[in-house]
Amino acid sequence: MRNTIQRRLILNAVKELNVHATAEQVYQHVVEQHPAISKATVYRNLSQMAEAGELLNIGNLYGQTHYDHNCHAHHHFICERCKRIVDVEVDFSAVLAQVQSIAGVDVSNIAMSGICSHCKT
Amino acid sequence: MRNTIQRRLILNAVKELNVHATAEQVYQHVVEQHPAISKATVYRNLSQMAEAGELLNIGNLYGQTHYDHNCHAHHHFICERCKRIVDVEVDFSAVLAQVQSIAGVDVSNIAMSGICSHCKT
DNA sequence: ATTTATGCAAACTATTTGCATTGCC
DNA sequence: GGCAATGCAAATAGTTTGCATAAAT
Repeated sequence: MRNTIQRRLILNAVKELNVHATAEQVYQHVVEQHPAISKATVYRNLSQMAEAGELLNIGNLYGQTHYDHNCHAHHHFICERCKRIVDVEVDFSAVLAQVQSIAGVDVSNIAMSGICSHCKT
Repeated sequence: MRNTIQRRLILNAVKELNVHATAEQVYQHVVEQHPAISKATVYRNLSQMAEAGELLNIGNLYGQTHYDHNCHAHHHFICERCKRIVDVEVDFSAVLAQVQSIAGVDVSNIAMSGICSHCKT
């Protein structure tokens, strides 16, 4: 994995955006500083870096894959109405132990959805 | 919402498939009994029925939207390796109360991911 | 008779891939 | 210099939409 300008800009964009960015958002941000960049490079680098553990792929939500620069274990919530993504820093280990013993699966990520405080009127 | 043959066949396919079917799987199943059906009809009906509460949209996982005929509150797990989807009939209400008080959001669905028992060697 | 749902084809969105070229190491 | 990464364009996958026709109420 070579240390290219593009890779640095992309990683930096995910950090600066700080909103669980999509490839499109990262591209829009990076293209300002480096107009020649191609979307393919953004897609390729985002998945590589997620694979390598430099970024966290938080899954495909409403059609787009989102990335998080915060790699330490935490979970996410997405509002079904406004699509806002919120970090959930709550400890799930007790329930997950139950899930493990009942369903026999090791959970590493949790994506919750529902209605956020702004949207429930 | 009219009671067409197509709609009946589609609802029935989701029940019979019983594997958190995708639009494609439903289409493949229905086209056997009704060769003239179009994919657009499958997509339209699945989303309408999910909207109406006759089916549950369990979200887009690895690029495809999955539907569940089991509408009663339960959660899901998907294996990151084999993409198998498992029902999780564990009560999350205690943690979700915490999530509500800390993050201020009402969770109605939980999609977990990790490694299933078949895949962890 | 009215009006919604269907089938088809084309459009669209997010993402991936092939390939010649560029530029890190 | 060699090989991995880039940019571009074309391809792909999943899904949606416009419109004329068919079928349900």
